Amino acid sequence: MPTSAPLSSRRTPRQSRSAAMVEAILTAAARVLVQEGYQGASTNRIAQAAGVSVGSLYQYYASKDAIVLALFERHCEAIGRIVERALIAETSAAVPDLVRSLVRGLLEAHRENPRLHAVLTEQVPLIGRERHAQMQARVEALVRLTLRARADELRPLEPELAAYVLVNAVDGLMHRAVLEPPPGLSLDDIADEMAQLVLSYLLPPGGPASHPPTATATRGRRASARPRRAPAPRARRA
Amino acid sequence: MPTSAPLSSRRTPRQSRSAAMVEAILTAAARVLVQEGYQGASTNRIAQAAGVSVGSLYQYYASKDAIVLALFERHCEAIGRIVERALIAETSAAVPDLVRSLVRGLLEAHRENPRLHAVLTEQVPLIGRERHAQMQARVEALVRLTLRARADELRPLEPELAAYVLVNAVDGLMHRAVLEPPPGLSLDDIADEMAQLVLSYLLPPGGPASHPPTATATRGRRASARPRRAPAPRARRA
Amino acid sequence: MPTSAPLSSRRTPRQSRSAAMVEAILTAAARVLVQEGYQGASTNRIAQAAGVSVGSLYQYYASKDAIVLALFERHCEAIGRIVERALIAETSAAVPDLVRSLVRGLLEAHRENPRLHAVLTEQVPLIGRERHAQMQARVEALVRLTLRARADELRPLEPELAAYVLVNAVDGLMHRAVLEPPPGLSLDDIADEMAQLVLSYLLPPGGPASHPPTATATRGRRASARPRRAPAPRARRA
Amino acid sequence: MPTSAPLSSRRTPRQSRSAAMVEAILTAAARVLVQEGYQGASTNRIAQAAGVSVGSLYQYYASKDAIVLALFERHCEAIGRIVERALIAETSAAVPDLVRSLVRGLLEAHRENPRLHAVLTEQVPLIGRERHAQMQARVEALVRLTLRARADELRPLEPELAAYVLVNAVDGLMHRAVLEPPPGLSLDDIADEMAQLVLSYLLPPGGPASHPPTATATRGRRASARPRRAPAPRARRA
DNA sequence: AATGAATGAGGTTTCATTCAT
DNA sequence: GATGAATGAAACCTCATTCAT
Repeated sequence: MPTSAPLSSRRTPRQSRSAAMVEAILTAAARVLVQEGYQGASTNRIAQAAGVSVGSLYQYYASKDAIVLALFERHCEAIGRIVERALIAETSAAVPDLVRSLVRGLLEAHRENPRLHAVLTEQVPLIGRERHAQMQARVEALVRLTLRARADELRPLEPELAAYVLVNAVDGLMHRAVLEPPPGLSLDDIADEMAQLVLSYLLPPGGPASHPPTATATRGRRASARPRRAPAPRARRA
Repeated sequence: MPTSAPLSSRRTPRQSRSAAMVEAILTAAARVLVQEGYQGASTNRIAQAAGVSVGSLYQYYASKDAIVLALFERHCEAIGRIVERALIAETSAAVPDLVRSLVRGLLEAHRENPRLHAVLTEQVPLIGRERHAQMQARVEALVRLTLRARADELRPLEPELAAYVLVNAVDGLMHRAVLEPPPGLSLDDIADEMAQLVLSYLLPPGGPASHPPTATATRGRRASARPRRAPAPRARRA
Repeated sequence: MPTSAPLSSRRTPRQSRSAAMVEAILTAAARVLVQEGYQGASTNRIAQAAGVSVGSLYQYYASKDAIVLALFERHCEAIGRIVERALIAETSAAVPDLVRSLVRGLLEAHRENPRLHAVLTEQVPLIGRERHAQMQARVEALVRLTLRARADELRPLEPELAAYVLVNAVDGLMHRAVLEPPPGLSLDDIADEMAQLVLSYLLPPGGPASHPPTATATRGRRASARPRRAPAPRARRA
Repeated sequence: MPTSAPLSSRRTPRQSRSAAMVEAILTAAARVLVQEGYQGASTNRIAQAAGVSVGSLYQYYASKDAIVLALFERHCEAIGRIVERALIAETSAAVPDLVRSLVRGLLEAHRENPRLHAVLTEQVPLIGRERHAQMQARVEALVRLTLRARADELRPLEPELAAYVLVNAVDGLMHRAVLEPPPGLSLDDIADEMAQLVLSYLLPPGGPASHPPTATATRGRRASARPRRAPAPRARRA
């Protein structure tokens, strides 16, 4: 680990060949990171996995961390798009639908390659922290805005605190769920329960009944009618 | 990184000198890990910080990761103790107090040395995953038991799902909170809000009023009575 | 060539084994430098030539340049000793003898391993420049002192200028002579002629007869009586 | 440093475009060598500085060292021209004037770009040694011829030895003077003193008075009347 | 002819681990 | 038991050179 090195990519891919190379490098890097972890992912191994020479790799990325950061950036962008779509585009939806839509979107985003995501967020803290914090801040800001905009549909709360708690609780739960999927539970169930957690927290106590998931949002065995916040008083196991 | 190596400690300390050595090594390792991160923490540096030769270090721990794992083990035990104390010892407390007590206990446990904790959980996932999952499972089991035992005080819910969601949401939020403490918010505020999140989820909607924190559980400026789940309708910030 | 690195040696050899190692490394480094030049002398090659692992090499020297510098230091010290001995110890000698003694001493110092010396002074300019300049300055100062002390035996001159010119002229000539020994000329002849060059410059034109070399200072075939500043008018080669 | 490579230039520039390219490459190489040293001067950097692609560079020069050698060649030619002009063209001048003219010419030649010159002679010894020796030989031959031709104006001496000593003493002193200009001394002073050194050595002891520098050549504090090879008319030794 | 992306051997340095003392 | 010098695999990165375009 000789020295520190710049983190920006070196050559902006303008030609199709370059673009293909960048793509190959990032794809291979993702694969190697998933298989070997951050430490095991050497630049030589990544280059080899990409079918490329180390030299070429270094023509596009100035250091190992620059590659990891590029992957991380992609991930942040994906997450950002999902959150924005859910919170901005669906402005008109009812709060419960909005929350469910958001949680499911995040779940999809994390489900794609959870191991990579884990390596990126866990093993590269010093590099990606700042970028990650920035993304977190953006998401939190959007959630805060939404909490304020929909204040009349919610119980009284402090937007800053609530946004912080919600975003991080969901994020933490999400990561664990996709990384070490719990034995007897499906991810979709967990997503719904997360939505439930959020809604219990947000909605006024006796308030507007938490709508059941709308038909279009419903799928899987979830739909099969486990009553939530249950009218049926005897829904309990054992 | 010459070869792979076993992870168990080699010599169980029976004599006081050995025990002191083990202690010195672990303490030094914690210090070095916090200061230098996982990669920067070389065995030589740890040995030096412990005032011990590398050779001696290797008589007690078979590899670098064995040391890290031992630290991790300590952390797991500490967390376990806290959870057990809160959930078992306070069997008779009201649910809201129990939850608050648990959340605060966890916060204390994580607050002590968050940077070490972060290094342990983030940078050593491949090593500690299993152990961590095991601890999680135990905590979840305890929470599940409690949910069942107190079912009559709670809204209807599925104990497996609820325990999973709660444990992981709280854990994720906790980690983030101690590691990157949010600018305008105090950790105690966050702990209270976490408790609120959990209670909103657990308690029946219109149900038994969420008691304010009892006097003994109250401390710090938190106690100054920001009413939660507020009767006062204008508790909101600008 | 990853990065810059410290130049000081790391472990002062206190034990005999360490001392032997340092010696082995320096000796090997000298050999490799001579054979391969500065660029070709890789740390791995040096270590191999020393019969030592790279790791060991780096326990004693923090970088490649630290090794080169250590060799350079040795050379400077050797030269310094010679000059001091000639200029200080022989204070009482007649100027011509003093000059001859000095020139011959320097010749011996450079003759030992001229190729190494060349690599050290020529190929490592950025590293050794300062140290070399410092040594040069010391030698010049001594020469200057001597010029002043013996002013009555010399022609009128400016000590600064004269010391500078003499030291550097002799140094340059010396280097070339040992590095690319001229085809038909012996080093001893050249040394004598260098002394002659210096003396012609220093002594008053008609002044005190330039003594022939004293018996003790005379050796080799030089002594065999090629008359200098020759009365014999036909002393010329073909 | 993949492989060894030939040193000769590949394409003799016959067309003006080629000539311009060669010129651009050499100029850029000189600039880069001066700024970055031999090691830092990569072919890619040189090509870039020349506004040319690496590929083109390699069409004209077969290797990095071929470029350096070409620059070296230019330097040798420049020096050669100066020496020839001074020694051949000024055949009729008096010896002291001739010597001064030569020394000053060499000084000019070296003064122009001493840093480049230093890099060329110091850092590339393995490559340029032979060529340099060849140039030295030519200069020495010219000096030898002159010594013989002017034997009647000089003290008795051996032309081979004298030429060798003079050429190398002056060369060594010259290099040092332009590279690390001495603090309190001007280059012109040094040049004059070098001439003095040479003349003291060459001229017969009591012989024809060494003319003081002509008025036009005089400047600086030198002029302030240090008596040169002084008033004493009977200046002979032995 | 010109280009510059691609190559990959090789350089310097680190550090987990061993073992002679 | 303790020590710490020695080890050497392997990491990151550079750059002289080639060759498809």
